[in-house]
Amino acid sequence: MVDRSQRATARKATTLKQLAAHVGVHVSTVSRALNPETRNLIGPEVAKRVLAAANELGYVPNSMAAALRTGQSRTVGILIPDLMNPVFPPFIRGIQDTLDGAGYTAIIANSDGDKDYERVIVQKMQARFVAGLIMATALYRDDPAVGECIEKGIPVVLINRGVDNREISAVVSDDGAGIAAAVEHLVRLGHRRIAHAAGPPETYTGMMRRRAFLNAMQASGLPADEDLIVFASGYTVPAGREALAALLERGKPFSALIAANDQLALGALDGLAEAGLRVPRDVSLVGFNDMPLVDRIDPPLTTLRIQHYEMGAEAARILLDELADPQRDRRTVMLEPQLIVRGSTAPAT
Amino acid sequence: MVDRSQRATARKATTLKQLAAHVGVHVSTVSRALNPETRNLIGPEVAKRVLAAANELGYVPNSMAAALRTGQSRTVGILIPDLMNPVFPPFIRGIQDTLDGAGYTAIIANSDGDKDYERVIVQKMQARFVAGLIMATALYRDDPAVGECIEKGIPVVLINRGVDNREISAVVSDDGAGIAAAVEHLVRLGHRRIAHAAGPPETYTGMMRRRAFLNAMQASGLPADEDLIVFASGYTVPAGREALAALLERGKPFSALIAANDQLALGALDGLAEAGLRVPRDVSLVGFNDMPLVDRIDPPLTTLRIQHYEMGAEAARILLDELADPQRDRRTVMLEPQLIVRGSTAPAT
DNA sequence: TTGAAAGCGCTAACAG
DNA sequence: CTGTTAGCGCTTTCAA
Repeated sequence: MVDRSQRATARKATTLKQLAAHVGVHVSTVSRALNPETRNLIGPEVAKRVLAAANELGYVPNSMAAALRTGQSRTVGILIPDLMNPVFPPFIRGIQDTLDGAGYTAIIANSDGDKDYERVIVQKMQARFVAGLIMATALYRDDPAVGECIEKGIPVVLINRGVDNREISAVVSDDGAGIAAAVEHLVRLGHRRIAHAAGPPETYTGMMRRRAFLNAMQASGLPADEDLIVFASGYTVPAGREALAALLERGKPFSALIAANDQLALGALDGLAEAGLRVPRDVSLVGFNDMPLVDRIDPPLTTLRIQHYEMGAEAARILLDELADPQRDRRTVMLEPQLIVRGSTAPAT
Repeated sequence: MVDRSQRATARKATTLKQLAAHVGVHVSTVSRALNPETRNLIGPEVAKRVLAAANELGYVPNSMAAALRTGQSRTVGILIPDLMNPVFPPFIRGIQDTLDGAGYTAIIANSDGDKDYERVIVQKMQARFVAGLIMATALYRDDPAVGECIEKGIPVVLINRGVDNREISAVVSDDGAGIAAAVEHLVRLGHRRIAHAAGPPETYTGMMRRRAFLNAMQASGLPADEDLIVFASGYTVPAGREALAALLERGKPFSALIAANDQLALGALDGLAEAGLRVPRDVSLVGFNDMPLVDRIDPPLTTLRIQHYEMGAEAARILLDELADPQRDRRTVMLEPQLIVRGSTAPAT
């Protein structure tokens, strides 16, 4: 008889009920024995027998059932624009590693930068009972998906993007400090006409870094000439090349260029080469992000290293805190980027 | 009254029951009306009213409840060694995009190459009712986690790793064809003493590519000298450098090196530079994977491009097929890599 | 300390 | 065509 029931359960997962039958107690007893928080309500011998049986039968609790019952899924959603962009995997690892420690699981979704699809994703996540959301969609500044979450009372933490109101926590890199370090580095090398390839104006990082650039120039006593700022149409290599072409077309001379991210810097590198300008001899170039392998390209890219992994971990920590105490104050944490000086910057001639 | 109930449900998600009350029909009617497959059982006017109400109240089905009821979660697990390795994101995108189309969601977990942890992950996945698993852990050839899945009847598709028995489907790159193309390319350039930096012997790709190398050398009528094969201790840049050092120490001359992946090639590049050897002047170098930016390093790396995204998509398709029909025959699909000739290979001197 | 019973939200027989 | 009913696996009151 025991044999039969055991064989019958070989294919499907063992349930609490089966466990209870095996041990000869009621399901609720088993439930309590298995939960460390309620185990003290149970007789020690019984508890021991239950644990042993659970181990023997390879019992794995059905988390969907538990979630349905308690309304808590121990799942959090991660929203990113594109997993293939090397910036995001470290974020995700940082999040996952932190979440794992707290018994949470992450569900990752790509929005491809599509606002509408982002909303669909948020709905799907909601259907999966996500306890909270981490949005690394460093994209559009006004975002209906975020509003929807606030409305529905789903805790959200933003990465690499702040938000106008204070209803939401965020983890961002200190663009002001980063860009300032880059400008200072260039100024020290003797550059005075510094250009900026900014990210798209509708993106958070685009605007932040552009403003940081303006501030830093001013602080260095240099002319913050709007003519030396071009907006890229996206955060891609082709967009960088196009931006550079537009910049050159204006005919304003410059000896250094700070790009809003590494991909734009790469595109600018291509554009400069096409125009017959050498980096760093004719133009010094600074990127942002320190993507893998930019230290090995020709020339090695001077760039700002963001603490991607740490930002992800911090975002997860904040979310976990807010999950534990929803009344907790929202926080915005800023992590400072580090200027990595390599071969793409040189003294002005 | 309506106002109040609406407000009351503003925070929590709308349920079927509420929807039913709103429309004035029974829950099961609503359920049927919402499910396209059973909608035809419902009066068209009623169906329309239900759909309208669902839309109005922003109804999102609770997938946990549905999963609990049906035993089908529409979730599949993806197991990878490390998300930060740029090889994996394209796999994942390919999988996700394909799965999305079929209404499935993916849960991604990193194993960090730890066999034991891999088993834990599989258990957690099982607890989340995953319908199937895609394992891209291109690692150890014998793998208890895989056995566990077979035993439990969870469909599994392997990526970048075959398995000895035919109980499991797999999507792999055609290492034989890829390495053969590389060898042929080098031979055509006049190389005769070609070395190979193999992956760790306990990895599937390590062994496959090594064997492919031996075969290709033989087919080209070249000496397949075991002394010209070194095993790396991992698939990392430092491991590549160490492997190269070990190779040089043997004192056997070689004019070309095929690395089992790009990271090893990068490490070898470093090692060669340290030894005062120039690529490609003194040694030609071929990688495997065509990682982002290896086309922009110095020298641009000749390598084998794997159809990562397509492999992921194919794996998902196979899994979907097997989910629909568990009796379906297992398949192993091979996708051919493409040799991308760049600056790291040159005629033998 | 343990058992009984209810119910989370949904689906799927079975009736009508 | 629609309603009734039961139950997926689990947690959690309420009793005993």
